[in-house]
Amino acid sequence: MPASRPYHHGDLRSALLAGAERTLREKGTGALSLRELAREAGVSHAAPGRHFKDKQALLDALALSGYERLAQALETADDPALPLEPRLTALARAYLDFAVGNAALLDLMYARKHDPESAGRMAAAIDRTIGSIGRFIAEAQERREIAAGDPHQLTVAVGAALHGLAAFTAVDTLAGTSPATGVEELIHLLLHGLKPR
Amino acid sequence: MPASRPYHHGDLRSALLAGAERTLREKGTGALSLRELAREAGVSHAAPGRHFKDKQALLDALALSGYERLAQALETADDPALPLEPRLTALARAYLDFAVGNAALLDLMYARKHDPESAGRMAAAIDRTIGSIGRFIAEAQERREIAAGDPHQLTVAVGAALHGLAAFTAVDTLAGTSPATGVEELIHLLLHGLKPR
DNA sequence: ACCTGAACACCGTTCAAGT
DNA sequence: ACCTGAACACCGTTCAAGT
Repeated sequence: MPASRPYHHGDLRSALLAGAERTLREKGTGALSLRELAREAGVSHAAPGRHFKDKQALLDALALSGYERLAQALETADDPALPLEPRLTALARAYLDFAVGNAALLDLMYARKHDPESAGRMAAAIDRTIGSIGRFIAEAQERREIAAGDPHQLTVAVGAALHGLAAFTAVDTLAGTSPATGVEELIHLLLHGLKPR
Repeated sequence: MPASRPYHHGDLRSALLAGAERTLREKGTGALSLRELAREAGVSHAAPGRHFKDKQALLDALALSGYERLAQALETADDPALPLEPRLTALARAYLDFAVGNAALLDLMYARKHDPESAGRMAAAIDRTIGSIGRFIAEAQERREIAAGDPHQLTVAVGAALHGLAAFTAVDTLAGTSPATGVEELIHLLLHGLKPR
């Protein structure tokens, strides 16, 4: 058991990402500094530069891992065997849970200042995230359970609605107030629409 | 015509806010620095401190004016004489226009780190912004043009959908890609729902 | 009442040098 | 290959002092 830190950290890259996410969750984006992260990792302030070309590169890596986990959560939550409404509700709930549990990270994921070179991977991660909603729409259309129409347009519209609710809920959560509206109301609106039947 | 700047700026507060908004629009939130704003205003770097207790106070003032202008835009766009679908479409378009034209400012408005002391005014501004959608829902329900249901829940749900689309569109706009989906698709979804009629 | 200038404690980034 | 230490050019904030 070596008492003093070795010259080489071992896995500084992971340590920085983990520390960054903890800071993000506990103190918000504003409190995130490379020098502070280096301090926490017991390493010089210049060391992060070997693993991330700049601060934005670290933020991009964080956002990327966020998308991967969100996509994973949606895929886990999606059960094609479920009837229409419960299936969409489950997807929405998974999205909301992620938004509430990772509010600052979600902000980062939607921040539009990623490096051009990470744009490709980011786009792929977003596509995978949207994939679950896309499959839901496609399969429901096959079964004639929802109206016909460009499935991609429908996917984006449903995704937008979920995202908006997630944004509102995250604001309420961080402000300490109770969520302005629930999943059920939005899902009902999306399925049945405003017009009376 | 005095050639040199007078000791007193005259209206430094307004000048700082105007400069901040220009920077926000042209270079993004990351490029916003009090010292730079002071330089542009031809004033010492400590001068802004007399008008804003800290950087966040300036951002809060910016967000507040954003809400006021957005609320104004929605009120102008809302025409109670219009039939249901065109009326909601007009509201949505006004929101989208603002989101596209003020992407960075909208981010700021939704950033959840306002000073506690500006929270009250901020909440009032948000209420006013949501007001247009609320009136639309209330009046449409009175006319029996949309289904019954808690009007506030419906308002928030519709607001969330519009906000989500605005967020998506703003990302597309800043990324230079064409908007993923249009207003018409979302409005149609909100009015008629996914389920076949 | 409003602004300046110096000071303090931070940043991110770079780069020669060390191990 | 990975990290350090010093250096550079920035920040936000505070506070005595000036006008």
